[in-house]
Amino acid sequence: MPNDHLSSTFSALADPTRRAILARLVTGEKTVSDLARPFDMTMPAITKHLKVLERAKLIERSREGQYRPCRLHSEPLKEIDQWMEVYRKYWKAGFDRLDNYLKAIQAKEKNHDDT
Amino acid sequence: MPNDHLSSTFSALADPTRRAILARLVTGEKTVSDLARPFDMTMPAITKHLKVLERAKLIERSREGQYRPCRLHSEPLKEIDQWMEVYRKYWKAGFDRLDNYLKAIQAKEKNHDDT
DNA sequence: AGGTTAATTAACCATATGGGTAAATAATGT
DNA sequence: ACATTATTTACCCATATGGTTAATTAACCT
Repeated sequence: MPNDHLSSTFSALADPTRRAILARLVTGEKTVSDLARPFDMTMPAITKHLKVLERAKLIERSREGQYRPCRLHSEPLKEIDQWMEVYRKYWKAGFDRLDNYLKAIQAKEKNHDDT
Repeated sequence: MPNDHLSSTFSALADPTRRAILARLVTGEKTVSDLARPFDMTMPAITKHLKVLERAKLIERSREGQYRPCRLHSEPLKEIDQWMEVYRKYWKAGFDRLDNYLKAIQAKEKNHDDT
């Protein structure tokens, strides 16, 4: 609900239907009905999901006759990818492993003793 | 709100307060009050944010006297990282650039003509 | 035991979300 | 003009979210 960029991207991705829609767009443009077909859900529900994706700029829409084809726009995903960088470093450094964590703690304790 | 893994991770990350909390945990364990300090928000609000992060397994909590220190757990972030892979391929292939997109369209059209 | 600090729970509120049905718009084909 | 197809809008509903205040639990310190 906060309207900053990352928040609306993450919240758009926090729904399996919307992630499935994005996944199907990897292979190219699709119309709304194309996108709706696999889901047990009414059209208005899909329209709403598309609105969410559009506001998050994860999709772009154009117009071809009665169709409003959607295509994937990956910019916001790149932003997430960048945001992840610091955490990637974190787990690559092994800070997420208990043994390393304990070692770090011990080192800290030792420092304390020395001071 | 859906309770699959990815959804709850994404939705936990869809809030700037919670992302800020995670960011501060990169440098190590913090108590709840530590985490609360920078925010203009009551403790119960922070407690709730921590609950969300904990349910998403983005943090782990232990007990030290009256403190309940939190530490970062990066597993769910790794899952997002993996999930991103297909989209990384997408933008690395340049499918997100308009010119490439148009080229792809033209290629398709041409195929049509030839058939 | 009594007071202080850390953190959570309970109860409440406003607003957002995800879904549905029914009706409206828009473009196509005859 | 008229019916058909694609998509959206307008409402309505139930439940979730993010915040608040007040009260409660837990551990610590004299």
